[in-house]
Amino acid sequence: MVKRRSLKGDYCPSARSLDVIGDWWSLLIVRDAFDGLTRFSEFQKSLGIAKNILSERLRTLIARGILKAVPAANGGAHQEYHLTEKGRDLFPVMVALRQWGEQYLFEPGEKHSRLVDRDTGQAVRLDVRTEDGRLIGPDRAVILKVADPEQP
Amino acid sequence: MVKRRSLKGDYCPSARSLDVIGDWWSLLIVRDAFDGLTRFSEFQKSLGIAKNILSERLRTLIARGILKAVPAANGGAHQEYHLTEKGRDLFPVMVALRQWGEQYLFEPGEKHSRLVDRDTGQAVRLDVRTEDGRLIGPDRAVILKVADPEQP
DNA sequence: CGGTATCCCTGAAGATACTG
DNA sequence: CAGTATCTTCAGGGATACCG
Repeated sequence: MVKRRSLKGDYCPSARSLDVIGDWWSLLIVRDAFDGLTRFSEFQKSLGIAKNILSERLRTLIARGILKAVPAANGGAHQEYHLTEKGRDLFPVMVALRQWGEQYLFEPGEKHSRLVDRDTGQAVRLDVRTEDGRLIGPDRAVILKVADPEQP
Repeated sequence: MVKRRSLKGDYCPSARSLDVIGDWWSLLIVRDAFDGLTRFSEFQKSLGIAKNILSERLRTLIARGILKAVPAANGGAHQEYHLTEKGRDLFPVMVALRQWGEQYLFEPGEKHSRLVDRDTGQAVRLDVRTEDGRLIGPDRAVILKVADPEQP
């Protein structure tokens, strides 16, 4: 999917983001990249994805500037796939998804992985705030439409 | 998509979230709901989605507890679709997507909609922090794997 | 190991017509 | 207006075989 009508022209940044990373596999690959995976086989094993699909997804993610291919760190012959800065900046998206999932998609006693500060072990959280730091909910936010200068 | 292998069993909350809302249309519908849309025709017009597809998506979102169908507010005969609390809690996800899109998917001068505090007009931001409020980046976070008590 | 090249198949989405 | 019912299309993805 993600194809039938590109949202490139949409003025809503969320829609454009979904256009770029809103497909099934891409975000899972990114998640694994955050998780430290770098090699083709690692992704494949982790995701259980067909090789041709993985190959194409990696290519797309590179084309979109989210991953970059780099030579093996240890001098090996293989490629490695690393997040670019653009890719790393998806961190809040991943954390937001994680946080929501933790809250709603696990049974009370059910175990799940946790995201913590590697230095202090503290849980990691994410909140929406105004510029001066006040917490804000959806009811207090409003979308400011921007008129299209091109359109009549 | 979203089907071939359900990630229900995955211990990664992000993966489960993607399993539930990671499909193309669902998040766009949720976005529109945040945007204040409530009626079938409003969603259809906004998204340009086929009616049968919209119908099915709304049903799925209701089944998943993200939307709820309520009688028309003004006493009209039609249905309205409102976000549940679970749905509203997707707010950080939407803001995170928006923020990333704003940063990377628009040309320098290109206009886009903005999310602001409705009272003060201040821009809305989102950051990942530790519990005691320190900003944290992907390099400082680590995923704590949780062993499966069921699995040998 | 790290892919590319094919073939096939399913199911999600579109179009359209119809109903209360 | 707010859907449901069908039919059809098509591309994303799985499987497999092959290659440097």
